[in-house]
Amino acid sequence: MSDLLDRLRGRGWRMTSQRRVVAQVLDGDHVHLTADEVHARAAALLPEISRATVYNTLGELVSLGEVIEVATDGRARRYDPNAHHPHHHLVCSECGTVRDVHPDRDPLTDLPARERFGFTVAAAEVTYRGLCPDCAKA
Amino acid sequence: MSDLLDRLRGRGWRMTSQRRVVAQVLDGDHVHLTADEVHARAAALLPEISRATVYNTLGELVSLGEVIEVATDGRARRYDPNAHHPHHHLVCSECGTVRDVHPDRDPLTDLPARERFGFTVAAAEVTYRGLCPDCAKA
DNA sequence: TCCTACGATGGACACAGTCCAAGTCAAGAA
DNA sequence: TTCTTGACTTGGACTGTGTCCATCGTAGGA
Ligand SMILES: [Mn+2]
Ligand SMILES: [Mn+2]
Ligand SMILES: [Zn+2]
Ligand SMILES: [Zn+2]
Repeated sequence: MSDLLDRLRGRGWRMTSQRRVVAQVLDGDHVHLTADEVHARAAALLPEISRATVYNTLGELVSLGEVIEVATDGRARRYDPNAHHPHHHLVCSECGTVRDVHPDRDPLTDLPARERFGFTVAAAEVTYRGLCPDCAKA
Repeated sequence: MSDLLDRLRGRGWRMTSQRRVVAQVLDGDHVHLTADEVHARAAALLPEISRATVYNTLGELVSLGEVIEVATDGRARRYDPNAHHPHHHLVCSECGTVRDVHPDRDPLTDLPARERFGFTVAAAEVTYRGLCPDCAKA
């Protein structure tokens, strides 16, 4: 995903080795990592990268819309680089695995005006919960 | 909601003043309080109640299905006593206000089998996000 | 090559939640 | 009514997650 690096350069970002490494970790569209997981993988490539920098970079990527923040449980937020393809999430209640899913309908269209209470509703996130095949066996 | 107290007694709970006060705070169906907010309101009624007891009691109420845990953001979980009426949530992105909403369709029916990846899907939670009337003005 | 503003660093801090050993008390027994 | 006992409560220590800040380093333009 040097696409991402290009877009960041285009936005005037300084290209530091730390930012390159964080972008590299998020590469591949199917990860939903916590900040500490990102830090661990980044540190494998660039040992002295700090937690603060990982948090800073993730925060910047989120506000640029390049990464989505997902709160699937009350624990650590997860960072989702699949930001350019609208989707929802299926979470295993047992092991926490997260999968991208694409429901047939946009749930926004199913919230009638009388249920909006004067809000300007901008988005809807659906979290499906259940047991993944592995956890269902056990 | 002495209904709730009755049900708890029926389940063999010891009726302590702490549990009574937590139940009283959650009374009324339209609150979505954090644990610390519950603790603050409970302490107004019973000054020496501890945080640990509030957390214990909330956890017990959740596992009995009397209260629902809601994670609307990456911050503190909220506790929702409206557990016997299935519903979803509309959250103000600005001030965090939470309202109960009832969409026209159950989002579970819109997740086709090919999008379930072998999971046994048990539930779907929708979080609608937008600006509440007050925050939209400003 | 040099300058400097932007970014990185680590450590302190804040907040949400869990755990535990010790003390207390609700409720059944007598 | 009093006694007994194990369920419950308590405060504080501890963990995990995230933020902040003063200082240092360096990317990238002049
Ligand atoms: Mn995703
Ligand atoms: Mn609710
Ligand atoms: Zn699983
Ligand atoms: Zn608002």
